[in-house]
Amino acid sequence: MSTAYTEPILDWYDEHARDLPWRAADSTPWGVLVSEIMLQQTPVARVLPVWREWLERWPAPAALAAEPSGEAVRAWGRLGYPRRALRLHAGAVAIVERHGGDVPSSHEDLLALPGIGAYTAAAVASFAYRQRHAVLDTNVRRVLARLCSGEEYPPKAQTKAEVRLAESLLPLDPPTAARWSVAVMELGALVCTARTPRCVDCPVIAQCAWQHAGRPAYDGPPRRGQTYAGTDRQCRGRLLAVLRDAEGPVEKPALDVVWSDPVQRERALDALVADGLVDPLEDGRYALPS
DNA sequence: CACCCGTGGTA
DNA sequence: TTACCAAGGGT
Repeated sequence: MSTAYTEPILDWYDEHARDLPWRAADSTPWGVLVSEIMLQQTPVARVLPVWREWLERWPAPAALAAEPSGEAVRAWGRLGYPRRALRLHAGAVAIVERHGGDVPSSHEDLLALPGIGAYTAAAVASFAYRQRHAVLDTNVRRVLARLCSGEEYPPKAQTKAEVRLAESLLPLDPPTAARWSVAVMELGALVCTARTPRCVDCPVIAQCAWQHAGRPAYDGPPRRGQTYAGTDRQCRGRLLAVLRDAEGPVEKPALDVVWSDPVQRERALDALVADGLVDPLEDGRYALPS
């Protein structure tokens, strides 16, 4: 479908798109997949250096699959949500086993890989293989909420109506649809931002429902504010950082010193072991998984 | 479906 | 400074 939004946004993208390495002509589907996983809940600026190291070291899924999963966790560094590293490693193994080492191109096969949900499957199919899928991430949801629904923010949980709306806006030609999808995301990332949108630079300000409504403030339920200090997440992060920064296995006391509350510390350590992020050795020491 | 899962930059 | 936010996914 072609709408009044299509051309202005496509043209805007041609002129203002960031020069990101996973969008380069020599990028591969594997590079796109790695970028999408790393970018989940993580800003571009923090992803860039890690992505470069990762692709240099493991230029194809088979290279990563041949290494212990702990190496993926170590290379993940401080990107956060390290289970993503584990799943990316498991994904590489699955790609080798099920797809001969090539990142699959169908949405269904992508969705079956660990750590890949509806968004990431659509993103990889679109950006790596130029297919036509509704790519609905936080940026796109916000842009469509403002542009089409006249609201500052989308609902907390994604609705079917949002999916239908996104699908209805997709250009019919697959390569154009793929370009449209990145373009809307980019618009959300650079112009139609969450906090201080730069509406003066917006290519579709004339068509924006939120603008026409006088930019009413968000009136729904309060948007979550997650405290971090003192949580199990912070504790897990401290514990895993010890293992990441160590050459090999570490003694228990080396973990004990980074968190004072023993109950919480043990709970977090057990959870890390259960998640497969930490390997408790027979001799009582702890290591990244092999 | 609500909650859990890291980390650091910014207003 | 505190609070929000950043290309979500799994359970």
